[in-house]
Amino acid sequence: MVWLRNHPRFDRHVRPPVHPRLSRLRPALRARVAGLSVSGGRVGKRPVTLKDVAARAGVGAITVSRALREPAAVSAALRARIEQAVAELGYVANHAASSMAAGHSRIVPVVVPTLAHPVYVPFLDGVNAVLDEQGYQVLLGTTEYRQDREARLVEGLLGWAPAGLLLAGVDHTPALRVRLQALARTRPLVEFMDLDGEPIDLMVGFSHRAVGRAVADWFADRGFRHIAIVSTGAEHDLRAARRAQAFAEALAARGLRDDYILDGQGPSSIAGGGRLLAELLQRHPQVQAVFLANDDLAAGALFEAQRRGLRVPQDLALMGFNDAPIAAAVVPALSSVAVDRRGMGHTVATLLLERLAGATPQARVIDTGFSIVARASTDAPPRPTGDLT
Amino acid sequence: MVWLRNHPRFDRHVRPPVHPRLSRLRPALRARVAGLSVSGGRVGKRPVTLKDVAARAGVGAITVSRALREPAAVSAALRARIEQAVAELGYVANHAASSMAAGHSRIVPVVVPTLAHPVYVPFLDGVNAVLDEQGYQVLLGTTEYRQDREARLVEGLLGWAPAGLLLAGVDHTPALRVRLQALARTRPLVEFMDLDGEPIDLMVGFSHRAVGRAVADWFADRGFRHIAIVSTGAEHDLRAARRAQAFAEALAARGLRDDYILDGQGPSSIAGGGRLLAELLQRHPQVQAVFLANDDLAAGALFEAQRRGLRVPQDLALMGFNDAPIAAAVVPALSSVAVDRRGMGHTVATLLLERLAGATPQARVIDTGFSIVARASTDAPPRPTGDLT
DNA sequence: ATGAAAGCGCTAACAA
DNA sequence: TTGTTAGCGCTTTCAT
Repeated sequence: MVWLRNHPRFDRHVRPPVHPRLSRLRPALRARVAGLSVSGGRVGKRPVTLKDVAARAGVGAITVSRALREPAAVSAALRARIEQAVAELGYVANHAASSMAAGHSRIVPVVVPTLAHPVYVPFLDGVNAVLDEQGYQVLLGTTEYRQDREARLVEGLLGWAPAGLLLAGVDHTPALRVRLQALARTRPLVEFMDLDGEPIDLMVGFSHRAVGRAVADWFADRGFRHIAIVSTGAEHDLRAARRAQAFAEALAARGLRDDYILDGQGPSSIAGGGRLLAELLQRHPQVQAVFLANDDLAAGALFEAQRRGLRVPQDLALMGFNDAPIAAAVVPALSSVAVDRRGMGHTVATLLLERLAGATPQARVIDTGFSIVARASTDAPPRPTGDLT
Repeated sequence: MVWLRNHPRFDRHVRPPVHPRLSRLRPALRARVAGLSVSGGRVGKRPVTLKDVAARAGVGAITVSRALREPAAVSAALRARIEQAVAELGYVANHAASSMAAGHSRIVPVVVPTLAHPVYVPFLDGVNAVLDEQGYQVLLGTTEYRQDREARLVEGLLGWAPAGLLLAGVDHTPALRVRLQALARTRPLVEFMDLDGEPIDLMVGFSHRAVGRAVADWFADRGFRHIAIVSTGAEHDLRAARRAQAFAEALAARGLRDDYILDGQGPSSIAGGGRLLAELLQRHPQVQAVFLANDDLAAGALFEAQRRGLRVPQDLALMGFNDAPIAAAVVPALSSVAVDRRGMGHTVATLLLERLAGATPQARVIDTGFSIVARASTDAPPRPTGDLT
């Protein structure tokens, strides 16, 4: 067959011919007879089903089902026999079958904008830790900050008849919002990371507007008058945009200039922070303090300031956001806004589980708050600017 | 009913009484009749099924199924009518039903040790980007570096009849290994991040032993003789342990001291890097160069060195691992070993898809390699140590 | 190219 | 406490 070496068939998986006697069987069945296990079951044997366990234990299938799902509902004697049969046969439940029969699954999709931005990872980790513990599976989805992608993604995710749904943020397409409202009548839905919107069902997070306001006030209270806010990709990251807007409003309310706002393109990187600070200082050399949208940007700004011979905090105060490890690590250490993302994940997952257990939660909206961690990078009075405004 | 306020029932979700006429229906059916959609379908109407679409389009259910899965197999005319019906009815496929009927799902579990360690996140992101594109769903699992957890986790995951399986590393319990070998006969399985083991099916990554060797040789070639390696949690992180082992072997092969090995407890943090360097220098002040298990540790070591008045690289050379952004950002910039994690994720997912498409991959093992990125933190000859060995 | 029939493995309802 | 019955929505096979 050497002459066939370049034949396309050689690039494809060659399936062994099916025995004619078996050909009219469905694939899963056929695999059973042929001794191949597609999922679960003892190796080299046909997949073990609930029925097999039931037969082995000498009980009805439904009793096995119950013993596995609500052990308390089955007598201890039977339970023991069933557990033994499960172990002996290496039974693994078929989740698809149980989802179909029950009308819902133990899948919980978690939809976040991106994994590239490190804030969602601890959150995801926190959610996963709690849900995994309770036998739920996290299905991952990323929107890349696109509402249309979110809508499509969620649409597909609903096909799993999920136990609940966890969505980052409050900004959804109108069509999705309607869909979610209907969903929330039968399944818990938690919007997280953001409190600046009308909850569809449950909501856990903090107000990005409150953060913007708090940081603006914090600097203003300390006598700063030229206070800037810097971010990247705020046209997509609506939470960053809300921080910036509330920031500007708070400054305006105090009669301070509110137009030191810079939003750049590209990812939020240390290098980007340097570039943005350079751009900001070129336009507005009088700026005394900068609130950056995350700690990478802030660290980059710090390094750029040092390259320019600007002293931080004496010549320029910097504050980051997220309180990532890098904030405490650089010299001078960066002030930052701390949010417990992993804890938020825990809270979200716990709330979901409570709801699934049938409890009516205390509150539909949980504010997990934030705090301003003041470090060396803001530990000096504002530099005199010469103007008298 | 005020007197019932503290009754347990008030803490539970009160389900509306089921209409007796409906009570003998199954829950999913009942929801349909009651006008509630559990998954998919138009809001406020009963869930739309394939049958509904078929009826609307005036074709058989199977034709709709085909039109959705292999459009080419259906005539253009019918396809158009079907697509219109799908859109009009807002049909969302029930994945559980299709998984059950087909015997396998479009779920791909990705099992990683942890999300707390940032290296797995870009990988996961890369996998997700490719699989999402093709309509596959990533199911997330974390082992916390525990083989027993991995075995249990995978066991449960198999209940989804996944399209394939992606596992970090080559270190599995013997029982799981047997199970996976059986699985691999029907589903593609990719072990990733590590090449130091016998592949069960497919394998993508790089050799951590090769990394350890390469870094040891790199320092030795440049005249360093007291070369240390520092990590945390190597008893769990077997990849870090392999790097250390090969590192020591390479030094020994050159007649250099191979016992400057320090492994600490706790998470790999910047602060931890400082503590570990302090400990290392206390024990072995003669050390000239240190290879740290990641860039956070390396940055922490750098800051600790600076606190002690040690010049990097003149007094102490430092090299990190992963080439994270922080490595390039600190001053002096840290040398590091670069690995394209996101690209690895792409490669893994692509390989999986090829296999699912029936192709026989070129190779069962793909080495994605690594490179040593030399920066300022190693840019000086070794400090004289006075000894003559 | 399209359809009819069968059944994937499990669980809800009801009965015993 | 346990079993019987029916059926979840889809895809496979085989026939047309």
